[in-house]
Amino acid sequence: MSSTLTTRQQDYAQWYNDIVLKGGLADYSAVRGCMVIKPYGYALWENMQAVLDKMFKDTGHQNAYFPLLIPKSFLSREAAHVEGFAKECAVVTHYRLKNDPNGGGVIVDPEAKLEEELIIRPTSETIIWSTYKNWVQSYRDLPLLINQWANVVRWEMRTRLFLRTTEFLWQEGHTAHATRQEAVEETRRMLDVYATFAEEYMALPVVRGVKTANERFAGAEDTYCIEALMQDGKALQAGTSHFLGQNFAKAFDVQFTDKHNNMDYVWATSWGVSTRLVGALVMAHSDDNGLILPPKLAPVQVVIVPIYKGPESHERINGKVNEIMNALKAKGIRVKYDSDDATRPGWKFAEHELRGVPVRIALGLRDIDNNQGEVARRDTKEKTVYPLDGIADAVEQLLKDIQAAMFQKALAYRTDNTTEVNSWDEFVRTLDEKPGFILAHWDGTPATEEKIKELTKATIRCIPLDNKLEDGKCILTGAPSIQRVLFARAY
RNA sequence: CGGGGAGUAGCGCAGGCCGGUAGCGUACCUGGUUUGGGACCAGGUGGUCGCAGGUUCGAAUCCUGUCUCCCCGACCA
Repeated sequence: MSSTLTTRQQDYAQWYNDIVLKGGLADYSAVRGCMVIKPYGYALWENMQAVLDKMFKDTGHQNAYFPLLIPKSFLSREAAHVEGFAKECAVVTHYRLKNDPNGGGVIVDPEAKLEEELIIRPTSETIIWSTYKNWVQSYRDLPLLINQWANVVRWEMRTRLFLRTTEFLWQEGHTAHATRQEAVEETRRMLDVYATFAEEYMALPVVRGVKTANERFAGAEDTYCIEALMQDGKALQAGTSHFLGQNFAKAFDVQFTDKHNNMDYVWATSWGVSTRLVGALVMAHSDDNGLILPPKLAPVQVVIVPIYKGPESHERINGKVNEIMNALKAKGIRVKYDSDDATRPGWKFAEHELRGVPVRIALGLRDIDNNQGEVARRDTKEKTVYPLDGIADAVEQLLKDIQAAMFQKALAYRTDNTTEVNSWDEFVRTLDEKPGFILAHWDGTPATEEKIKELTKATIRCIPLDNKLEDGKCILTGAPSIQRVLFARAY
């Protein structure tokens, strides 16, 4: 498994593929566009799930599960929604196979055609709202705050590991509220949950914003998002939260009686993040030696590598390592002892760097004699000798330092690669010479946004929520504008 | 879905034009020496050449179809 990665400079896309494959996160599968998430990658996702799940529950949500298969007719109940998803739906048409009478294995049994075809969910609004209709009668039934962890399928033309696959894992929250204001608040609350998660756990700074009409979710009144900047200067949408207004309530006739005995349609939200976050994590932090994982999410936070000469020294080191392991575990730190005799220390160092383990402790006889250990941090590759007394405290602190340093580094990168431009020339030149986020004036029309996309491939990622109002002129049309919006080329 | 490239041992590749029964590096197994940044020596295992058809006495090699991956484009919350 001698593996040298393609460098970011050589070929960024290939570097990303190399990291995902050689870092043991995922593998290609026999099915077009679908990937296998390997144990190490899945462990990362599980850590993300655990944190998010707790955040959802702390904000009052409960988990439930709705079917994978959705009657085809449901999709067309909401006009914008069907428009947005129809082109990428997998359709189930039959429910049985049979032996090929001509001996060619199994074939679809033509007699087992479904009366109504089923689609595999690309998202679950329709099946969920058809159900909510039966759950909501009174304002006392509201708010309805539900999340589901699920897989979805979207028949994408071009796929990339974690970033865009045909089937992917995600969570989707679907809530119903008595008032517009309450639903808007929920939409914003969950956006904040996502932003907090990205920044505090993934060490990934994000811009909170609202999407333009062009980029809005099919069926939403407003789509909020968090946008992150990757190391190649391209933007990645890391999470979305939608205010759905009464669109789905009307499409599925979900009404309730308020305190004054008036009937009204409920107000809705939906919000989701997916395994795409794993891709974001890779592209935001990793280097040419492999993954760099933030300590809070890393499946293994600390790895201990013994350096021994012969079995008796190995034994002696094992004893010391056990003490250190116990002290680290007592603090809830995920630690692994790599005492495998089949590979030598240099190999192990490279391997754990490839897999992004935040901290490595190397321990040899020389160290034990001096009551010390060599501690290496993955993010900076610095090596420091620590006294073994109190090493667990020191490592605990180091993990916090790494988490903070990773965020600061990513933030500094984003700051350095966010440019304000004031003219079309400057806009085009910046996209070419210094890719990243670009803040520029836009006249607010979908036509102009479309034209800019056509000319440059850059899209409006969002209108930042904390935007200051500022008079200016649209970089393309020169028409008056009241604020800058965030442009970038995106994944 | 259009254009280009690729699929031969776990991984990386050669062989293919010119058909003759598959090779290199690495990994793996055994034994020994080793172990502070991807160890060394010796011996060994492993492949219906992506899959399915066809041509041929004979196909990794030629022909047809098909699947998957990569790059570019179109597409895309």
